[in-house]
Amino acid sequence: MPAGRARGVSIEDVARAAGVSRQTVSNALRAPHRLRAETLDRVTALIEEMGYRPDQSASSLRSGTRRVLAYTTPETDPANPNALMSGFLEALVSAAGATGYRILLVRPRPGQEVVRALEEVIAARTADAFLLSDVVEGDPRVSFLSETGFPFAVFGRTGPELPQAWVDVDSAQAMIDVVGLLSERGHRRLAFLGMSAELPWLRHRTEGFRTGVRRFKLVAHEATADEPEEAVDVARTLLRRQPRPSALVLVDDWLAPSAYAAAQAEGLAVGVDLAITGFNDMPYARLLQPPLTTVRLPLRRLADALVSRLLQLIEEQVAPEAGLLLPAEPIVRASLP
Amino acid sequence: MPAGRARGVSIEDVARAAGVSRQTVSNALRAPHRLRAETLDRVTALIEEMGYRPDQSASSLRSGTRRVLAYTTPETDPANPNALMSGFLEALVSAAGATGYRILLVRPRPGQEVVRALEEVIAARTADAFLLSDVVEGDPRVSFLSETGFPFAVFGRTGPELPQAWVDVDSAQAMIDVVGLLSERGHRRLAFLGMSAELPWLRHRTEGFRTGVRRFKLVAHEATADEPEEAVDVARTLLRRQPRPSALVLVDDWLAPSAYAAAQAEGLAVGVDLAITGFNDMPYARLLQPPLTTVRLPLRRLADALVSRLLQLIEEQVAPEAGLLLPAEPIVRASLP
DNA sequence: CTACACAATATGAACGTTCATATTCGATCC
DNA sequence: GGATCGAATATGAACGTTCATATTGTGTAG
Repeated sequence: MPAGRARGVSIEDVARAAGVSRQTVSNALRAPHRLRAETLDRVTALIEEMGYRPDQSASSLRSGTRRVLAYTTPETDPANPNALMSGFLEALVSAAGATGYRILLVRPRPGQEVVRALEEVIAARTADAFLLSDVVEGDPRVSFLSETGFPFAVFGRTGPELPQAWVDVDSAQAMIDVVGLLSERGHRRLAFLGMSAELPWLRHRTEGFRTGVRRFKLVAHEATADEPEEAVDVARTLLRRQPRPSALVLVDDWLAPSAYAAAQAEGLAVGVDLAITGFNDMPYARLLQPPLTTVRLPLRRLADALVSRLLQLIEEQVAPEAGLLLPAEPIVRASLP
Repeated sequence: MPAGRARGVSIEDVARAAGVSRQTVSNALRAPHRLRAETLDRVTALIEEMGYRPDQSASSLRSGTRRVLAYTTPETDPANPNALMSGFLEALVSAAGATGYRILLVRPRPGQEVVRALEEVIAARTADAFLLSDVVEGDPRVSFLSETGFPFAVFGRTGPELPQAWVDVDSAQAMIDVVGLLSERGHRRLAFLGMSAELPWLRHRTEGFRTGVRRFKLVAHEATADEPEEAVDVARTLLRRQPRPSALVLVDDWLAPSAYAAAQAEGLAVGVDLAITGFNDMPYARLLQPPLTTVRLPLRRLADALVSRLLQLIEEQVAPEAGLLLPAEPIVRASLP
């Protein structure tokens, strides 16, 4: 094989073959409108035929844009019900891919500060923007990136007035909808099983529940549990109240297996004597028997919105409107009589 | 701000500040042994102080190596019990990160052939190697990459003699271990609930079960189910056999909620009257009540092994020994009396 | 027919690094 | 003290693209 070919097809190769300059080949891909139709056809055909793709490193080096979005996966504790939502990641890869961007997973090395990991990505010019999820109050990533002025967007929100681009699910409204559904079907006395952690998404859901109860003039009792076994006991206590609640609303699907066990222990048939609802539509929600009524997050729309905000920041260098709240859809399954 | 600084700290900046050449700065990072201790200290301190990181694009362009591994996420069907294992991805990011490599998620655009997506990554020189998971018999990705000669490794295996670098779990042995555990605890009559799909990992587990039954001289009946509701019925049928089996072995955790429901319907207390075991240690396994005995895949070791094989292929250009089978550990929880 | 404007294409330089090689420096040997 | 050698450091080129700008081509107006 001739030595010069070892690295692959370069723009020079295509240009020579087409009898045009490098720039014309480049334009055929990046700014086709600049070429005469005839030239465009000829060059495009050759690009296709020779399998030419601009070398990403060379392109990035010269143009200063990477076409890569860095997603900082939150530290995943297997006990965390929110553990790295693979569904969201899926949606993210698709959404980014549709616009020619790729997703790079970033995570601090053991013992490394999160912020250091971000710093590295910025200094090495590895990505054009960051996407953060699972932000908490006073998240160091948010403050670091804000100070740096590096483009980023957040899935979720902390305080009510996060100045940055964020996209989140309107969990409060979704919870109100769930309560509305229960009310419609005649449920008057509800039980709510929450979790005690101080996390924004838990808070929004809990507040939504309370608003729903007030709005529909229902009666509710609440409790929290943080471990599955504890959840069984707490749920049993809730269900033993007199008069007995006819529906058990869970702050998250994660509590569902415990809730089902509690119902069984109390001699209640889920979906017959007792309604149970969850939140998240985790993969196991539809596996439970009876399948769990829950709230499905609009993952695809969330990802689309986040990506489009990031592209605005990167390409137009315009700050997009601060936040976007997307509605989440209750999925009614047999656990709701 | 001076115009030249807009892009960040370059190697030139550090070299000037340290009073050495670019090459010396480069060596301080890539080949520290070449520097006199004194020089190394001085340069390293300045690198740290100035926050210099080699521009990844420039480095890649010149050196020809990207320090990126492309992971092709399998098409995820939410109904697929094996749906994108986030735990594996986690482990992969950590393992790669420890060696300075990053993970890029690759997925075909809607309507695009998988192979086209791989081709793009290769032509654009975006990654140094591929990591495939969920390979099936005659997987087009495997044949394409084999022909191309591009480095890749596989999580899982298809035929017994896949020539490429692969790493997999010894599911058969793990299943034998599970049957052994049951035998030890006095279970003599087993039921096995499988799935009918022709997938390598299902086959290995099923065969392991059969081997275990033979080896420990037990009696077993098998059935398959592919939907959660169907699984309840099939499991009930298995449990109604006389004499009644004392343990129900599931080919995957995915079937567990159905199995628990079946036991309940038959009036059997899981973990008391009936043992149930799963496979995969999905996040919900420990949520079920009682928590499910299952098999945990050594995700971290799998990821390490895969990454180290890929690095061998990339950096030493040596074909690693073909395959590696790692043991998986049964996790005994309360579902196993 | 020439001048002009605008579209289409071409050219040289630059992005920031690492490779290949050259140069300098210090020590060792005779 | 000069030659020799290896270690330490420096230099120029090259990686493949796109930017900024220059050049050529084409049609239109005067």
